[in-house]
Amino acid sequence: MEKIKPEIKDTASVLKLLGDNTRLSIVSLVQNHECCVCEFVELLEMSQSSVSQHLRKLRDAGLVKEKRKGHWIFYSFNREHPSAGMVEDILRHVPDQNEKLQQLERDGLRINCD
Amino acid sequence: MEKIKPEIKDTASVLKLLGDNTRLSIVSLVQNHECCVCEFVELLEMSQSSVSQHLRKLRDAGLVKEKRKGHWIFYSFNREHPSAGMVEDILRHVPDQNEKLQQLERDGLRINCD
DNA sequence: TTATTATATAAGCATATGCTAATATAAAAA
DNA sequence: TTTTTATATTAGCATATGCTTATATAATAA
Repeated sequence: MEKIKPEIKDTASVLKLLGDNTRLSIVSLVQNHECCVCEFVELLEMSQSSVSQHLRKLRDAGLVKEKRKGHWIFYSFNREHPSAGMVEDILRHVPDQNEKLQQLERDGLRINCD
Repeated sequence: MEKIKPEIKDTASVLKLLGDNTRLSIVSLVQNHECCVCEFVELLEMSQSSVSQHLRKLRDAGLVKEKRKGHWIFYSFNREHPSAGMVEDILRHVPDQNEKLQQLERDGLRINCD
């Protein structure tokens, strides 16, 4: 639990963002892995534009961070967000989204540019 | 944690419902108290119609139960809902909404028809 | 019965949302 | 430089959302 609880309206805003299947999936994925946009496009079977627009909302709210590496922009969960603890609590109730990610890995389709 | 985690899209639906300040406040209130519609109207300073429409959404989703007592219909949290555990986890991150309820109590405005 | 009270429902409307299609930008490769 | 690749942004549109106003329903009181 955070030392200071965010105001209820701020919490409602976070829940609203998570109340979309695509965004909840994205947040679930980035909780454990850095992912780039093209991976979300693969995993979620959505258009690049649509994924980018969802990512922008998450970034604007501060729930995810981005980091450029060459061509790719990697997104990760922002554990500094005032509601990060709540989001983690929520994600414990969400089925593991890593299976498809591991499939990508097996297929050699994961991006890795360290 | 529930034995079986709901599908991610069902979880997203619940979060979407909670992603509204009015509904999140209602769920926070009914977690600990049975409340009737007129109490929500007082506490949330919203129209009866609007409150009723939010309550209907919560009831349709099974998150709250209703029970008629004479004139009044009392709403309470449905702890049998597949996502009840998650909702309780979320509410731990929400500031206590009972203060205003206690004010109503002091003012003798709470409904009690047992 | 009629009137009152608490609540629900329906219609209408302004705004928000999420998608697609098209275009822009930024980094790397040729 | 030009081209390619990954991503972002914009515009347009159909649908969803949440409110208000008006009306309906259900239980009780007169």
